[in-house]
Amino acid sequence: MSRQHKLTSTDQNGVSVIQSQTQSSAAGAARATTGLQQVPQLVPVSPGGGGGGGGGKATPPSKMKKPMPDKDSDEYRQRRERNNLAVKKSRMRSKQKAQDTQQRVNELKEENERLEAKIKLLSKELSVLKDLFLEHAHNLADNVQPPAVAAAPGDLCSSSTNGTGGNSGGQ
Amino acid sequence: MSRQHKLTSTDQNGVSVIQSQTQSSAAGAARATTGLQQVPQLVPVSPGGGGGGGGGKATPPSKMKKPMPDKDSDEYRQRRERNNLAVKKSRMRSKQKAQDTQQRVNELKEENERLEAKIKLLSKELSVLKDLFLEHAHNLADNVQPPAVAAAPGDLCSSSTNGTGGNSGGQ
DNA sequence: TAGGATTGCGCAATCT
DNA sequence: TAGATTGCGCAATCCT
Repeated sequence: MSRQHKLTSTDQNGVSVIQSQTQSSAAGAARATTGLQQVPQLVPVSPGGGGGGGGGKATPPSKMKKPMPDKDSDEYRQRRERNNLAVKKSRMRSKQKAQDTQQRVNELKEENERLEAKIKLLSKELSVLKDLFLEHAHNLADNVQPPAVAAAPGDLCSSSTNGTGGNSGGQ
Repeated sequence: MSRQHKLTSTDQNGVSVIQSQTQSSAAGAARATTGLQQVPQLVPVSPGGGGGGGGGKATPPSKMKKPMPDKDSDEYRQRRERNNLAVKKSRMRSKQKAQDTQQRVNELKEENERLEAKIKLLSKELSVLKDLFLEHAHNLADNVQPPAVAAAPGDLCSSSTNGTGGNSGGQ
């Protein structure tokens, strides 16, 4: 995927020749369904180009003229028609794909927001729990360190009225 | 964005006429940079169509033939060239956009994974903390319950290790 | 009205 | 050999 029509610059490759194209209007009538006709005016010569620059085996130096398809040929028209169809199909797909990709972006963005929200929530929960732990630890410390006399046992409970239930983050 | 060339079906609109196109090869030489030439073979008649369908003021009923631009005209060529340029530009943009969109998808996917990982981590942490809490609660219970006698004040706390904190069911 | 931007379409060269 | 892609130019529209 990613070829670049050398055709783009015919003159660079070599000499260009005007191809006199006899346009028989009769054929045109047959193709009434189409609105336009394309007529090759110029034809690149010697596709092989400079010849033997690269390896020996590939790209026969010169020759091999494209017989310039007869526009009036029945086969030509059939071929064109099929290709036109294929092109249309391909383009539709391409467009569809692009659309799908765009939608994917939207979906992913949404999911991202959801996830971010969830993270926020979990973080908060975690924070609360940690605070609880700290508090608890302090309480314990208070109860144990100052063995001065006999701290009222009730203190132990002063802050333990809090905790998290059976929550389980699973989605 | 989303017009549909009625042109696609010329015959539906009305009669089609073959436009004899005098192709002067001289002009072709001037456009050597191009490889092909497009020649309108057919031309739709009366764009206004059956007329009268819509509002009254716009779209003059009939007439207004497109003068069929002179291919040889200098102005025509300039116009074409400008358009070709614009087309190329537009297509490049379009392609670029599609590419960007695709990349956006990749980025979002990555970010999603990151977020998901983070969620997993937080969930785990949370889980650990909760377990610790439970363990602690049990310890407290064990320390206070069995001594059936001396543990007078401890009872107060035996059940205070429980409660619903910041739990948030989530959706 | 003029002029750039889009879009559908067909052709031909390639790719597969 | 035939269908799928892709670059390109034309013309009709759209949109400023």
